[in-house]
Amino acid sequence: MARRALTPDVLALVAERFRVLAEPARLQILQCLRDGELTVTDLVLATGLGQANVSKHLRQLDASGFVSRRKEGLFSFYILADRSVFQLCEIMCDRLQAEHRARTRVLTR
Amino acid sequence: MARRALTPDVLALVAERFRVLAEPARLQILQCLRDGELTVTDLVLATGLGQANVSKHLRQLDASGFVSRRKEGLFSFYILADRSVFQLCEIMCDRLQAEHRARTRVLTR
DNA sequence: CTACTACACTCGCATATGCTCATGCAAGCG
DNA sequence: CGCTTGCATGAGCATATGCGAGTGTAGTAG
Repeated sequence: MARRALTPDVLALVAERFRVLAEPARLQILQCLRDGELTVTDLVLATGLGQANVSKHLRQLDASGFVSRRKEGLFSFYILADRSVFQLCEIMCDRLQAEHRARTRVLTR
Repeated sequence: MARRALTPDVLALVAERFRVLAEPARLQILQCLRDGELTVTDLVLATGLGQANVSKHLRQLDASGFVSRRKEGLFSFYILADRSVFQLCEIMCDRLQAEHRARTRVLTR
């Protein structure tokens, strides 16, 4: 496997992206957008978060390239720009489940 | 593709794991551990970070299951406990490179 | 025993970040 | 024109977090 050059500068960029995903609210928004584009109001209703809050999370997700925006009249439609997010989440979930199974083996006797 | 149940509770756990990776110093430490186990002092020298700092990052990485510790005399040896970290980083790097190429296409004419 | 080493931990500071409240602003409607 | 709607943005607050300085502790050597 060809190893990529992971200089401190690159690591900083990667860490910055991970930080965007390190927030349940943003993961929740991405999850809502899994099946298609939604407006800000849709996302407010779907997530239960405040409007200003959702708007700011969307701004970050847009700046990081996870979603993209489409203005139409009064509405802002947001859509997933990169579905690799789900791949990342699945890897994390696999890790969590593996650890859970390991704990189960230790604790149940 | 079987979709996993991503309830808010699960998303919180996933976000918590992403947060551990959302720090250049910790990514740097993981990178150093790629080729084998190292002591805290090794990591301090390799990364240029302070000893207390490295120790605390290692504590977090250990608690999150990314590394594991082995005490031997005066030394604490740390080793990678899960190489899926590099898979995650590669996906992120692919994303970054794709975005860079897109910007290049737009900016160079 | 003392002295040293490798490491973990506590404290305090500086900064970052999520959240809410309020406001600004553009687009549509009367 | 004024009014409403959908959304973005700034101020302020509470909390979290990375960091360094200093201290504690277990193991080793003399």
